[in-house]
Amino acid sequence: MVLVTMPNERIPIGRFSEVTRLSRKALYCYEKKHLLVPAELDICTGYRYYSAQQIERGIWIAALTDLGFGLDEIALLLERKHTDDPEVRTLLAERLRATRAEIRRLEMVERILAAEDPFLELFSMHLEAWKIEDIPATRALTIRGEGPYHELLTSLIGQICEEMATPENVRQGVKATGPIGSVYIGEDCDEHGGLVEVFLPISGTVTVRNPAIVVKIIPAATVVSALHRGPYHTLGMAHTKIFEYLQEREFESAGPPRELYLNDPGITPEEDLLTEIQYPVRKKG
Amino acid sequence: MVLVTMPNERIPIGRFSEVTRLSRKALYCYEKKHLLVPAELDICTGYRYYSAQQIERGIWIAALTDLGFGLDEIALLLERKHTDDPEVRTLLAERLRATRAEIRRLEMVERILAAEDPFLELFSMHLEAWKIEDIPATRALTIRGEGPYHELLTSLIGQICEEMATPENVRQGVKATGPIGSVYIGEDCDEHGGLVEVFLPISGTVTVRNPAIVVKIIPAATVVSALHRGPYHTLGMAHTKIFEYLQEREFESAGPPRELYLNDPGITPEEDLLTEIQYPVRKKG
DNA sequence: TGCGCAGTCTCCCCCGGGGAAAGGTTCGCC
DNA sequence: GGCGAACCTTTCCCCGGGGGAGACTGCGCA
Repeated sequence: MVLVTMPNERIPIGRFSEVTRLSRKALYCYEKKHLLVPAELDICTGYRYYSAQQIERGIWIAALTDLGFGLDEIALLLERKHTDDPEVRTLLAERLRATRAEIRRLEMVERILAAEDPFLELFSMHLEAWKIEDIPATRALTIRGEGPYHELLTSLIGQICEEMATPENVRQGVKATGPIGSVYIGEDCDEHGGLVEVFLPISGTVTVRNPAIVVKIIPAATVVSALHRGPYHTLGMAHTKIFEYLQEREFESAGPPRELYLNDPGITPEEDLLTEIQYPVRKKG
Repeated sequence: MVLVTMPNERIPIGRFSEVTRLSRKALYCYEKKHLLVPAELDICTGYRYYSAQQIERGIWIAALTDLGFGLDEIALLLERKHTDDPEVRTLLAERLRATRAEIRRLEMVERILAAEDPFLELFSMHLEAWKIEDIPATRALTIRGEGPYHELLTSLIGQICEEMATPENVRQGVKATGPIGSVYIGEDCDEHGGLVEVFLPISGTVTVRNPAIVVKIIPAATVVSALHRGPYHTLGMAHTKIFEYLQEREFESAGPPRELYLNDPGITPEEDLLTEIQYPVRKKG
């Protein structure tokens, strides 16, 4: 089919936008980034006109953005899409990977939203998510004791807080630089009791009166940390869960576990108490 | 467990960020929007300090943004999350719907990316996506004819283009305002031939020499439109596909189908030719 | 008391556009 | 030739932050 030249080579932006399904805003944006520059710019009115050949490029851009590529990636893909370039293949593979990861994430989101009490599900789910953290070395007041956890912790923490409140320390401006925590040192800690060290990170020149209290550097460590919410007597379950996680993964324990007590049990309802649980680890192999 | 007051109520932003898994940037942002304002702002250094109670709020925000809620929605949810508010339920339901839609979309994306030739899949998929459009009434040169499509269209289009090129029309500044198209008027159009009207939307005062050519207003219509790419002789398949789509959906045909020839077959390789296919429709019932 | 490092501050530009305002153009129609 | 509607232009602010620059602060240590 041979035609006399087609008379419609000046497509205004609105029409071009309809055909390619790209919004005007997107078109202005692509022009600024030199991804799709109108064939003609009427210099006196400022109107843009696209050519019929640009429609195909526009459709490619729309299709590739729908796949989730960034604009600079699209520029590269359009340039080399038929050259079997290794860079192109990498880009495709990476996008596929990212898409699958996102689908998996959204399926979890769907499960939570479809649950009977989404808020309940949500909060516990989010707390269970553990993270690897590097904890720097810290100077801290420490005190040890052995016995049933509940009374023991109450006593040790009380002694540390008293020490902080002595006139000398208040005058020196000694300050806590983190929450009170404890380390379960004993080999045979079970859920009822064992050997425990309570610590409170501090700054400043501290004077220690109580002979049981020692200023120490808590060594740096790489830990797997998780947050727990609820009464302290439910912490045992959380520990068990995390410990199981560790077994399945590529980590091995590198020291006794710690707990950080993030809020004050004196003023916080029991079920809202937050505790950070930390397991020092190193990678297997 | 009763404690002397815990000494760690001034949590700096970095530590707060680690515990809540919210980035600093996010925290600055939430502060600006009054979603999570630090408990204390040291007026002389500008340092922010969060309180232990704010950790829980932070974790809620992190969890809800992961679900895909916007910050203003989160503000509302946090305020009323335990009141069994109808607005809250609506928000949850809408989020679930949107999440499922997104999963479905991403599954299509995955299918395309996992295909042997993603680019091939992609382009055809994107072209098949049809859209409903309102086409306004247009003034156009039109010419009718009957016979086998291939030669017929060539001839009719040729005549229209010639008419555009007459000295009178060039002098008057008559311009095409859209691409050449055709309407398949005949009841018994099959893929080989039938009664066809070719049209070219124009602007300006036109003088018609050729008696076969008539200036007409093509009436406005609501159409289902799809784009086709490839040689003109493959258009038949595309028509069949669209027609089947229409049958399945809530539309009924409201007039003869049209085609718009978006690029010039004289200068475009056959396999790159783009044709917009339009089926006038109205909703059933 | 000063040094050095880590933590923090504000400011500005980036992503990929969406929405709205205020003003100039084009077109068909009278 | 004039008018209104539809179209086009630029500019600014919004989303929900990420990344980085350049300057200040806090803290432990000597």
